[in-house]
Amino acid sequence: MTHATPEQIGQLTLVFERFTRRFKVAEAAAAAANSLNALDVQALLFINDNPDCGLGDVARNLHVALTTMSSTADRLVRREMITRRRPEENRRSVALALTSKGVKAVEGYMAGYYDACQAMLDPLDQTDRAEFVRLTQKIADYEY
Amino acid sequence: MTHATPEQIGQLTLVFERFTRRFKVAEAAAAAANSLNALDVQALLFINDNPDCGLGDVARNLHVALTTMSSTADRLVRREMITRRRPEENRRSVALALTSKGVKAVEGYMAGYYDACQAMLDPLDQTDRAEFVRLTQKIADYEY
DNA sequence: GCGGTATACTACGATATTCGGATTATTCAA
DNA sequence: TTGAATAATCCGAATATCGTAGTATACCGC
Repeated sequence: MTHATPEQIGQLTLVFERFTRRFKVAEAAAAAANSLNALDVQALLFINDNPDCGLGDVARNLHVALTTMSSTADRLVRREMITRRRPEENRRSVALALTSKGVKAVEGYMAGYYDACQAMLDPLDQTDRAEFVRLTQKIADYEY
Repeated sequence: MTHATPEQIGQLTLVFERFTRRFKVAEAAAAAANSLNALDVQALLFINDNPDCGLGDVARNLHVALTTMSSTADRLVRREMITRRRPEENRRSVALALTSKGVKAVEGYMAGYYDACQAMLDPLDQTDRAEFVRLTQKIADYEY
């Protein structure tokens, strides 16, 4: 199949640059509410998606040094948002998991996303909403 | 007009959480290429959208302390990506603008966004692409 | 026009974060 | 069993963020 026209892509780029900015605000608000920094939030989200992952997994995925992630984990453990477990099957590694407090933080974070998405759908009529959701699903499905 | 259904919003939330993660990677890559941190990049983008804005404008928009933005501006000036001008009409303030080097950095950053957007449009057929772009435009138009 | 207040930013010091290099502990493989 | 590879931690240096205090300029009521 042929690519989209440069004009289409350009238009989308401008719009999405705005969209992501809006999402960043939601992110910053949720982070501030828990007095977490941006990296901590990203780590929480990753651990939520990948329970019992190791520090290296998170560090590679978020493109930060392993030592940085170790510090981040220290912080999150201190704030009782995650647990560090030494699994019997590989005692070098750690298995990170969210505590109930961590789950709550992630929920608050997703709630901000939810609000931002609601605001996006508001200006559309019923037909366009269904269409927009359908298209985003189609894109998302394709990528995984 | 009535709101979208919770199910619609929920679906969109999940998808956009993925989308923004993809955009964050593009952002991080561009930032690393110029050895800038996340805040510096955000500031550059804001100044690009709002030429001759003041430090306070940027700080409020990005939700950081004014002093932090002052430091960021120091960095960006030192790297010759922006200029700090004292406008005659209000000599307390500063007017920030991108240098050609700053423009280039923003372009590199937007190029990452462009690629991400192209990847989003790829899985759609011609009709759906036009429709998707139309809907995102509609949402964006509504908000400003 | 004048004094007081508000605005816009900068200087500086305290605290926190990120990272690289060295180190420890565990697993794997020859 | 020894050596190499893996996973994480400890420590120190460089940097970033922020709050408080300070400086300069603009505005406003009189």
